[in-house]
Amino acid sequence: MTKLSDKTEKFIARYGEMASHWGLNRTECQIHALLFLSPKPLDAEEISETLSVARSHVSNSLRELENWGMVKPTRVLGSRREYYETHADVWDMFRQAVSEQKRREIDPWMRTLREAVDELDDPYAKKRVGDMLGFFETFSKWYEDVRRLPTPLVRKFLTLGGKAVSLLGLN
Amino acid sequence: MTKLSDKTEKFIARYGEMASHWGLNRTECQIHALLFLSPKPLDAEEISETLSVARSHVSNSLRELENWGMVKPTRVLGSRREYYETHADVWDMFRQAVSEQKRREIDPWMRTLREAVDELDDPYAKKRVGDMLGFFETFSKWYEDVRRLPTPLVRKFLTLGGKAVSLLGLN
DNA sequence: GTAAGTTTTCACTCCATACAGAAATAAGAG
DNA sequence: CTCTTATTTCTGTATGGAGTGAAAACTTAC
Repeated sequence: MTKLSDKTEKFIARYGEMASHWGLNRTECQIHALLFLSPKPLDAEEISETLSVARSHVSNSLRELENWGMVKPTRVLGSRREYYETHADVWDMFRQAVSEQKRREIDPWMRTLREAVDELDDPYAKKRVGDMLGFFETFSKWYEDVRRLPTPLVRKFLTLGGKAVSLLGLN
Repeated sequence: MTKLSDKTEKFIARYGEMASHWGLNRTECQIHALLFLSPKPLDAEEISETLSVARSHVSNSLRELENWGMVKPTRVLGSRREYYETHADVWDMFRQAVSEQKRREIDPWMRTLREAVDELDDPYAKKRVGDMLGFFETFSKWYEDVRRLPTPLVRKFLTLGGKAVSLLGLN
């Protein structure tokens, strides 16, 4: 068990608070933070001791993080334990997070919107929901396009920022 | 008190579930949904009755929604009650939501990241946090640029999607 | 000033869900 | 097959926060 420094502990705590609005709970996020800061993969036992969280809870949390694609299990030679690590590249990490978020939240919500547009009787309500659906559809298409691009290109594109708009002569 | 249709009720309920990951609670989101679907502004009393939620809770929720800029109070002639309505344009609505979300979640998180980069002793951890900060900074700059554009332009820009990248000759 | 209408505050209840710890199950070594 | 080690399931507890309803505090009309 590695004793964490005060600064590290504080960071992990805040990471847990912050990220717990993304669908994962506090402990899950803290585990992710710990792995994110660790230069080498850690096993469940180590995580449990370092964060003072029940061993079983760590197992469940790791499983959930795996479902989200936020951690990767790796086998280490000569040990039968599973070791876990996070993405080496933060951009890949966030791309994964966003993609899961979309799959779990946005896509079902868009289905609900489509259903509502079909079902609602009141014409004003129908129009309003239709407007919202339109917004999501535009955004969703944009995202699907960007999603296909390799990371360095996304990076360049985002760095351009508003300049892209003037370069394209949209205004 | 207006009795809601089954379809409308279902939609409002789902809206509450979905949106409650955005920092507002279920009831607050349901109130927003109700106002969003209503062709005319509603007062707290009506909302309370229609959604079967305690009058006081509605008041508090409306206040919170106001803090978020998600509802606007309007005075109606000959009545001293306050009436509430949502944005007429969904794009404006989401721009407001995103802007609040950034102010309340992203900005503080970026401050934490900067602090951590300064404070952390372990060089690997420092590098990792720095990477994450870099990601947020790129994104934040992009957002600030886009934020300044008028809605129709943002719309055009997003609609272009991946084509923008090839048009700009980035690849 | 008082009275009527409206919002805010506060103390309390209740529910969801995070988390602990024990027990059960599975997997690998010999 | 059996012993050891690792993970999963299950049951109970506890904590945070949503929601209630009454009481207090404003606000405007008269």
